[in-house]
Amino acid sequence: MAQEFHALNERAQQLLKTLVERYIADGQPVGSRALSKYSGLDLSPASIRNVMADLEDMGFIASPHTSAGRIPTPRGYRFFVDTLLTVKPLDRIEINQLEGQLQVNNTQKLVASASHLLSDLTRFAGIVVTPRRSGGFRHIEFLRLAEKRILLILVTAEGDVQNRIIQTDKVYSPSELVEAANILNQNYAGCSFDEIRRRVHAELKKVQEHMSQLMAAALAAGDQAVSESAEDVVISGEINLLGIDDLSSNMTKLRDLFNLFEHRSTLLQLLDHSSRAQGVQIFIGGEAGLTPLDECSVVTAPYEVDGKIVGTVGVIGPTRMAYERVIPIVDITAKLLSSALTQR
Amino acid sequence: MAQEFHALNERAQQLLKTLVERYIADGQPVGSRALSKYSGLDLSPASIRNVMADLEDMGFIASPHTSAGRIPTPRGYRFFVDTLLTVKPLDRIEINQLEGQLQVNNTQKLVASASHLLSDLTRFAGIVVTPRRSGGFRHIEFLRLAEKRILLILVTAEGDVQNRIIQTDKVYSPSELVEAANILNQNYAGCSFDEIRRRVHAELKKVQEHMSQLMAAALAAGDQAVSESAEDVVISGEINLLGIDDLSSNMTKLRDLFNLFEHRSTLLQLLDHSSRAQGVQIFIGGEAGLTPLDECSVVTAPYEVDGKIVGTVGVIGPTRMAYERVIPIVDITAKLLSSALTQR
DNA sequence: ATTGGCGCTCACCCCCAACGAGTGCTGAGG
DNA sequence: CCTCAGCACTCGTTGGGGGTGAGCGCCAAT
Repeated sequence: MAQEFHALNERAQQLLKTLVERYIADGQPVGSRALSKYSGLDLSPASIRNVMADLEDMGFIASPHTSAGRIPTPRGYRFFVDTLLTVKPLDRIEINQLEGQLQVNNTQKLVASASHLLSDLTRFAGIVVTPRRSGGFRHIEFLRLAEKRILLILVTAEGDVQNRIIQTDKVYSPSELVEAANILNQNYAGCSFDEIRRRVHAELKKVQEHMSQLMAAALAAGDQAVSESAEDVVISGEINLLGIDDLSSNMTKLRDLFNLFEHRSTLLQLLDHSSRAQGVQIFIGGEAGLTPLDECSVVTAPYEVDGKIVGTVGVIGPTRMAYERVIPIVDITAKLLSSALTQR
Repeated sequence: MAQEFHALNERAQQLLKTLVERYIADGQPVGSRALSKYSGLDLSPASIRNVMADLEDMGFIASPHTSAGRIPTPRGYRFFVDTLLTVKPLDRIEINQLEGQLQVNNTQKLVASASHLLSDLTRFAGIVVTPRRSGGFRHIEFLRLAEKRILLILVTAEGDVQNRIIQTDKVYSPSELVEAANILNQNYAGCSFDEIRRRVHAELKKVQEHMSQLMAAALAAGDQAVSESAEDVVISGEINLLGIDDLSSNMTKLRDLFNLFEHRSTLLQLLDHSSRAQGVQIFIGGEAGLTPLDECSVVTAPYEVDGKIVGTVGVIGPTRMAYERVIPIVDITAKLLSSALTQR
């Protein structure tokens, strides 16, 4: 008893492992009899009960009430995923299939399809944080829609397109618009809008008054357009979570969870954690500090462009999820997304 | 008894009206006592029971079980909204507030904010069918991202922007791209892609082989891009429906409902009905033929650009909803959206 | 035609007893 | 010292049974 105060001996680990596995499979508290049958250890229930009592003392498992089996605590899950879990990576064929599912038309579609991929494969909710933008632009264009309505088209350094309608005070001719766009494209492509603003102010004092007015409007619209869509979270397959009985028992909890999905910013904070580290990360239960996630786990992995982490993909599901399946899926999706984005 | 075989006399109508109103307010079956108190008719419960029996025979109301009050049947709701309901339009101040909520940056944002508006105001799910596009384009542009990766930017006749990455076999120089775009912009702006394809084929036999290859790719990408996003449904506030006890009692029904939301095409069919008629339309319960909508009603209204109907806005909520509130909201939203879109 | 009265039907609630799964403990045996 | 069969105990779950109350249909009286 004294020797297993800190560490878990072989047997305890094995029992904890099968307990978690069985609980994940059935959703029912696991009793000593069941463990005796499935652990492969050839121990009687009575002996197992002793070990279970120890595991309970150490906070790895708990019983929902006096006479039920045990279920893993968050700490039990944590130990399970950290040291007991063995994931088998997907094989090449599966990966190739997945790769085909990604729509590479443009960044928005790519991100959306990655999110769908995650939710379809795991049957939970898929989340993708859209790639961070550098803030510069590659190309800019003005198009006259009506006398005082100008469509601003902006291609970011990453190659995706923003657009926005600008209302002007003055009527600009098409050639003025072309000229303005040319000035910006030729001199300032690649710069951030802040920088442009400063330099335009300094260098182009001579530029016609009305032009600089247009430019100011364009720059304002420009960095609003960029910052607005700076980092967003795309969620899909929330519906899958409705079917999970662990979650939908508490109707109020379910509502809280869905509310969380609407407050993207809160979610973003959590996901940003993930983008500070390499590889798959797992948040179990309320570990993230978000109470609505009480019965949930979040499995995330960062993805990169040209070796730099620019966003995060992940899955939100019940804590009682098949981690050995979800983890490689998240991992692969992050890698596929990285390579799809790096190609541009 | 014989005289009220077809039509409902004054009294029956009044009773049906208050019954529906009370049921909408409370969600409880309404008994004869309650009606006697609230109908304003000064009749005893016993008399009212007679009328209720008639209403039940005619299929306007039903009792969930022997000894409960009555609740409206779909037919009862139908009669209620068609002839008994009095809606009070929103006043000017409210309308102006709403108008401020619409984001007129670009079409996507506009549609999204309209959908949010609907769900926020009604506390149900808001839906908007994105405006039909005419199929032509206003402006086209090629931008070189990498040697064989070209970004196609396409401004539709309606002034919104599509984009898509094209993989080419050959390497095109920037000037070739500009030339190709010029040809298309100057000669074919406003035409459908089908038409362009035909005319390019006929008129530009002489055009350099490699150029027509690029063009073919562009045209293919173009009408795919247009048709792909041809008509889509934007839904928001589905979460609100989780709180509705009428719906969330049956977990499976709720799931079916949310599945319906994912199958946009099915929903689209229903909503297309609406865009054949002027003004607010109401689908009660399964009237639309969609079983998942059993306990739901859909309130829709078409919106227009330059006098032509191009899409539909609406609300999905429980059949037991406050129609007199929802109807004007949907109506106004359609009108606001129409005017916001017509300005461009 | 209206209405008070009466008997009737159910859904709902609460209580209780039976059941069963699983535990903790103990004492015997390797 | 570990293992394990046996046993008493706990407690959630299930199902039955009586009481309650809301509301109805019918009928006879007004």
